[in-house]
Amino acid sequence: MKTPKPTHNKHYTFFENVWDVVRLIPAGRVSTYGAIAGYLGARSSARMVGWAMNASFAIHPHVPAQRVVNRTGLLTGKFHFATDTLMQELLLTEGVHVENDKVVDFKNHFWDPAVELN
DNA sequence: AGTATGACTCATT
DNA sequence: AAATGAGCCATAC
Repeated sequence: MKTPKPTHNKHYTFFENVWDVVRLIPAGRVSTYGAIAGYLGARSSARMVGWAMNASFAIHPHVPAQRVVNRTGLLTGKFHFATDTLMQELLLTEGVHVENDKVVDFKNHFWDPAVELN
């Protein structure tokens, strides 16, 4: 994302909240755009979580964007990584297997912030 | 300034 | 079961 300006702090705060949640996803687990949006009280703003991920490559500390997939476990964001296989490779490194761009046994790897965080 | 386009999801055909 | 429409709202042009 562009450098945020003081007058544009609203969405930037939302992005930061997204990044904070994503950083809490343990290695070996995955979450979804919708679950994160819902946890932040913006249930219908899943697309904005995608935007936050798009912007997350440039920020520090690191955001494990590979751990966010869509609600079916599909790696919809893979083309935004440096290479079209990087997302899958990162997940595999963490023990999450991917076949046909989908997380294998997604249900058992799903990490829901609304459940895991209290 | 207005339209189009998504790293989405859900309800409705 | 698959397709469609709608809500979402920051960016891009």
